[in-house]
Amino acid sequence: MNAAEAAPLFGVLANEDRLSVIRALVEAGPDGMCAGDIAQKISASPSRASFHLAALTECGIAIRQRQSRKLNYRVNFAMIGALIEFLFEDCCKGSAALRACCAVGSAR
Amino acid sequence: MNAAEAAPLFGVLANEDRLSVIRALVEAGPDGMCAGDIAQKISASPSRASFHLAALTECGIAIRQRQSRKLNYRVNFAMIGALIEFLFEDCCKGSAALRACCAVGSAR
DNA sequence: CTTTTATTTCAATGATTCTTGAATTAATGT
DNA sequence: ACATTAATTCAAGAATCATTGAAATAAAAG
Repeated sequence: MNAAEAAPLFGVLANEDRLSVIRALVEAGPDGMCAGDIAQKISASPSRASFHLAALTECGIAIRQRQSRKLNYRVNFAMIGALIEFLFEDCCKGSAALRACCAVGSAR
Repeated sequence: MNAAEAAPLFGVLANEDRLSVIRALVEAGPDGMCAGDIAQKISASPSRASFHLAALTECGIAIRQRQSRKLNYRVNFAMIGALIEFLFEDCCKGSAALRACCAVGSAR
């Protein structure tokens, strides 16, 4: 992951609806959720939810799979992990100052 | 940090120029850099650099301090740390699946 | 083969963000 | 005061993003 790849990923995270979707999918676990249930959970119209799900899927943060009539979505943790790693290790060079004030990665 | 606070922060990170600024400031260390040097380093016009520095400063990722004629900028690692923590712990609920594929925070 | 369910795609509109270059503010030195 | 240096702010335009509701696609059931 480099800055050119990371920037659009941050752009996808820069939306409360999409953060809510991620949260819902994380809570749903490996089985994921279908579009309709996600829309309900985040109180968005089907079309609006679909718009945000498309953004999440295109950038690889979510994975889509058809299950008969429904479209199932789940989180791709590898992508989120790569982004966190970029921010921590590349962008901030694994700075001691960052580790000092961020619990994540502090015990390494 | 909650989703409402995190979303605009991700928006600020969603730009290659601004990621370059952060990188430059991290490399510069605690002394920071002045606006002109940052503009040169990232090959941007003064006005363009200023625009991005304003975005970084307003959201708290960078800290600005006047030093006589120059304006000095440095990274606020606490803000970046809080954002990483939000993404890792809140948004992804410290998911084992995430820890399994993200070196940062894997040894906890 | 028509209907129902699930979801996406489309078009129009509004809102936000980015870039550029010119004008402005701020601090310092002559 | 005036000039110089450092940086920001402003205005205009282009580009991107988000929302809405209607229309289209996909799969399954009657």
